[in-house]
Amino acid sequence: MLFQSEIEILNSYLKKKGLKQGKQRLDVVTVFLETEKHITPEELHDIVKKKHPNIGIATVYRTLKLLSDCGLAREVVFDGRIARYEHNYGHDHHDHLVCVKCGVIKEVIDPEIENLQIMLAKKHGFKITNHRMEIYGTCKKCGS
Amino acid sequence: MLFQSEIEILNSYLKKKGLKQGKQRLDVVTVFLETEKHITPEELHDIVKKKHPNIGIATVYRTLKLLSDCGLAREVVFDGRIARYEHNYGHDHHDHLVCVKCGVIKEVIDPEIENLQIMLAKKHGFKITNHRMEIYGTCKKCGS
DNA sequence: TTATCTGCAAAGCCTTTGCACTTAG
DNA sequence: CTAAGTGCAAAGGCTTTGCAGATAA
Repeated sequence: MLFQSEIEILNSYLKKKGLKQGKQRLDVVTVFLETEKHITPEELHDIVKKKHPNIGIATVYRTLKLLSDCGLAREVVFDGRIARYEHNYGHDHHDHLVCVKCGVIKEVIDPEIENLQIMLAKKHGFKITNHRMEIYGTCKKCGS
Repeated sequence: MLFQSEIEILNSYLKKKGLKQGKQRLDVVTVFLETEKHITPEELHDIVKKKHPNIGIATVYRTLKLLSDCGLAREVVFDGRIARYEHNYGHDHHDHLVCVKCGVIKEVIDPEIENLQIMLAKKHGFKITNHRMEIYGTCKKCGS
């Protein structure tokens, strides 16, 4: 079965919290894990509706919340105010390169920048817990 | 008069667009420029209300929009979904160090990181238009 | 059986908009 | 005088919540 380990993580989280495994919830989780990253709750809802026409968007929101709580999803808010989620189990920390024309999002990582961020924080007496970095511009295809 | 140059920028923008200078709007602008950075529309509204008990929050939103359009304010959305604004005329580009305990926000800049961001984008075929970087952690006062 | 899960609709937040009145130019 | 500004309340998006019926353990 696909996503064996992710499902196990979810299940052990559910057990720990005394929660149950609903059928719809599992479908939302599966679609979420199958799908390209950075999806909005509404987009996810639309996809799941193809299999479960009756599924409510509330279930999608509740499931995404659950996935965030157990560490399988991460909320990323790009410019604007709509939340997008990416599944991050098995993915290392990364930052985002966002094309402002076509909307493509590339995940990138630069160890040197990461290191400098730590130094910068330290210089100001901060102890880092996490950070976010997004670079906006035009991708190669969209030119300047 | 304080904020002479900012007011001039605003006025020339208004003239260019054929807009007028309302009294309330000017008060919102003045308070905004006087105030510590990273204020929410609601906080700004509360302060302005002390002088103009009748001012509507709609005017505050409209004024902030106007300030953003003419480049005097910048919207920054930290974790969560409430917009905060900072006035940025005469301020160089900077990033943010946010204390997750006491909420203090420090503006920082690291030329080396800036440079690496450009290189990183270039490596992926992106031409940068802008970027945002926020580092979350605990400040010196709040310890670890 | 019993607490959780779900869909639905209602409620909540923050933000924007329509309207009638006021005011700047 | 005329178009823009303002306050108010209503409307709009996105997200959360309350509730009653369905379902997992």
